Amino acid sequence: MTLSVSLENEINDASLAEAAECLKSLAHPMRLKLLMLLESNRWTVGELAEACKLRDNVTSEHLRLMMRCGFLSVEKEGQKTFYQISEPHVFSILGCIKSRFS
Amino acid sequence: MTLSVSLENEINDASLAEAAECLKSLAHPMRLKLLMLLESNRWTVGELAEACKLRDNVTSEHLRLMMRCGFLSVEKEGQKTFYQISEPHVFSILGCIKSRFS
DNA sequence: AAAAAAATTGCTTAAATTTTAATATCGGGC
DNA sequence: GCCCGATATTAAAATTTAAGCAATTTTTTT
Repeated sequence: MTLSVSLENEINDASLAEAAECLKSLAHPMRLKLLMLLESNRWTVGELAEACKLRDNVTSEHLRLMMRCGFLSVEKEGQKTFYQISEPHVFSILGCIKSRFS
Repeated sequence: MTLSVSLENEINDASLAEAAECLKSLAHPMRLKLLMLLESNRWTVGELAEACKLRDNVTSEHLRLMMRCGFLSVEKEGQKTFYQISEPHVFSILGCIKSRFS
C-alpha cells in the first residue's frame, strides 16, 4: 500500500517530457521578464517589445512559445492582440522564482 | 510611492539571467526524474544511473549541471558520492510541477 | 597495483536563438 | 471600394548553445 501510494505520486515519462518542455519555455531571461510584466496586466506585442527593448518579431516568437504550452492566451481587439497569463500555475512558479532570486 | 514599491518587487537583469540559467537546468526530463528520486533520499551517481537507465557519465553530467546552480550538494563517503537536494526552493518548484502535470 | 566509482574531455549531432526579410490583418481616410 | 500606416506573424539563413556518446582520467579503497 505504501508503495502503491508512492507510485501514484510519481509522474510518468510523457508528463516529465511535457513538464520539461514547459520549463524550457520559462528558462529564458526575456521570457521571464515578459511573464513578470504580464503578471499584473494584459499587454500587446508592441508594448512588451518596447518595454523589453526587443524587436517585435522576437517578442512575438517568445510569446508563441509560451502560448504553445498553455501559459498565455490572447484577446484580439481590432489590430491589437492582447496577451495575458492564462495558467494559474505560472503565478506560483513566478512567485517561487522571485522568492529565490530577488 | 506606488511606483517605487512596484520597482522594488522587480527583479534585475542579472537575477533574471541567473534564474533562467537555473530553470534551464530543471528543464530536462531526466533531470526532473533525478530530482524526484532525490526528493526523498540521497543517492549515488551509480544508483541514479541504474534507476534511470542512464550511463554513469551522462548521469554525472546532469548532476553537475544541477550542482552548478546550487540545487544539489554532495557528501563523499569513501568511494561513494551521495547527492542530495540542498536548496529548499527545489522542493516547492517540484511540488508546483507535480500539481500541474500528474 | 588493481578495482570500483565518478568526473572530465573531445567530438558529433540536434535544438534554440537571432537576424533580416517577407507576409498577413485591421482600421481610417480619400 | 482601395490604399496606407500601424500591428503582428511567419520564413529562411546564420549563429550559438545544448545533448549524447565513447574514451580517458581521477579518486578512493582494498
